[in-house]
Amino acid sequence: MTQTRKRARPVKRRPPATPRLALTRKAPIDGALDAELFRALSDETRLSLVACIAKCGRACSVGEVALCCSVDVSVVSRHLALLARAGVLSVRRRGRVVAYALQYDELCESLHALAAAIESLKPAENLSKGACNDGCC
Amino acid sequence: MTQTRKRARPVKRRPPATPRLALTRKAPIDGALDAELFRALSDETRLSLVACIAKCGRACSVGEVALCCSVDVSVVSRHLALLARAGVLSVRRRGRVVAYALQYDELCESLHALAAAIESLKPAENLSKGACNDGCC
DNA sequence: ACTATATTTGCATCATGACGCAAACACGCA
DNA sequence: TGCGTGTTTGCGTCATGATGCAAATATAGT
Repeated sequence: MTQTRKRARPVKRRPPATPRLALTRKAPIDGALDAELFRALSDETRLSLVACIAKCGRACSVGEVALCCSVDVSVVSRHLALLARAGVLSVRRRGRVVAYALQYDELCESLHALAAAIESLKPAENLSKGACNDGCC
Repeated sequence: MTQTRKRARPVKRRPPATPRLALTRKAPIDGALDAELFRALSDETRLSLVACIAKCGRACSVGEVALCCSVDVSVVSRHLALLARAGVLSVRRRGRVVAYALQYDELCESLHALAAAIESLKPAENLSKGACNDGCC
């Protein structure tokens, strides 16, 4: 199954000359940029809920979390469900109480993967700030 | 200026009993959750522009980037300006051409800082999935 | 089965954002 | 100075999302 002949070379290919050409180039960053995740984290109210649950270090019920902010409990319910769909929180029902907890490991992994994907694309210093913009380099 | 007496103890304090109490607790995650950054990355069109510029590995002009997607160049101009305001891209004017480049280092640093902030809040395994939800623990 | 509590859902409202088009603007060059 | 190209801005339109309230639903306990 694994390649037995030579082994994939870990060399960094020359970057595409233009952004248009970059479109066709596959890179780890393609899978690491998750719009749904970022959208879930793009609202201040949701971020405050995430911070509360994160700092609490345990699963929190909808009602509990609703005490952390000024919006209606129905709004909190919707926010938490959205965060769970995006993978930020896990959800578990215990009786009539629904408890949401931070997905510590999964989140950290996603963030590290994205950082690594970005790092792998970082060019030599002389190119990073763009010596030219006409595709000559 | 720096504390000369004892040195801040690096011990992990017991987490707040309820999310409501967590509100008053300061933690690195408070500064690491940047809604503006996440909002900038929450749009699919913008993400495709970011990926193009990232893979290209150099500063790209507005016109160049506009060739990467199907939206109007004016829309691309707005997207890139927004990404620059959020710290995702750097912007530099060269004559009448405006070139945007990925902020590789700054982005990676933000992502790592957030991951570290999350990691620092991760509780012992038995607590993470919530043994109770009434503030008893 | 009835009741109380926890959560979700339907609906209306208001704000924000993505988009295209056209006009305005900026700047290098003749 | 006038022209051409690259970029931004003004404006209207359409879609999406955040919010609150009330009603519906779920479930534990009596």
